[in-house]
Amino acid sequence: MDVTATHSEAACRGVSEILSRVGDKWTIQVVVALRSGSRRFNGLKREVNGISQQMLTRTLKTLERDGMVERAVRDTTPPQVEYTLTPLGHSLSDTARQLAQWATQHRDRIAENRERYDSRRMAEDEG
Amino acid sequence: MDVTATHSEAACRGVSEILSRVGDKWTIQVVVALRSGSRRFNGLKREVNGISQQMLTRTLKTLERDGMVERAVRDTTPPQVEYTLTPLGHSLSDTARQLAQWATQHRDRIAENRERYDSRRMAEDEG
DNA sequence: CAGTATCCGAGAGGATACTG
DNA sequence: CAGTATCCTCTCGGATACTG
Repeated sequence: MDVTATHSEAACRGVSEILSRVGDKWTIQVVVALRSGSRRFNGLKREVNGISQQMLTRTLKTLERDGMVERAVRDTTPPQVEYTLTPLGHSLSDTARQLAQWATQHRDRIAENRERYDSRRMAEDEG
Repeated sequence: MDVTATHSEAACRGVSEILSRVGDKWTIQVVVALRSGSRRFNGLKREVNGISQQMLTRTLKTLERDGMVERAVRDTTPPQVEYTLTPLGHSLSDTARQLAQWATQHRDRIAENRERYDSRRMAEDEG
């Protein structure tokens, strides 16, 4: 297999697609909340801080469609719906952890860079 | 340090922030284009297929602000501006490669899942 | 060449009200 | 409880015209 595959345009767009899929505001947080086991709808809503009903519904539906999450309905009253991470979902969460490490490692550095950049811009605008 | 740090709410939001920062349509493609060396504005524009002037400008400015890219102006006529990946930018591109691998490995699987889900939904809508 | 300025449409995401 | 439906706003991103 060609080692340059990950440099090709197609591969690159593939990553971009995955990233924009996974890089929305809630997907990763929901996946992470599901790592330790199944959750029900309102349980997730409580655990993922700040998410609206609407966005939780959308996020779960997309995750289900992609095969990252399994939805199991227990037909009781009131109805109980359990969401569980599939193996594919777990593998995503592992990869996300890699990114989490990068993020936490460089977060401060990036924040510094931004401050420096912004204050420099401020100075230029005034000068 | 607590090993569960990557599970904490704060860490999780950190990842989300990085992901949404990096998960836009162009950032990764620009970074990848810069991996092999410095480029000039229109060179990048040619290399990153489909990007508009506006978005290239915005993307580069944000990358510069975050300290991922360095901007060097050669004051000639016409002016030449060279963009170069910083060490931080390189480390990002390495992490992106991890994700690229995950993406290429599971892309087909995800596509299958989507088709299955959609056809099932179609069937339900008709039934 | 390397941008800036402006306008526009599409979609993300929030708030709220309603339903089986 | 677990959603759906609706409305509204704001940002992303494309197109185009203009500038030093």
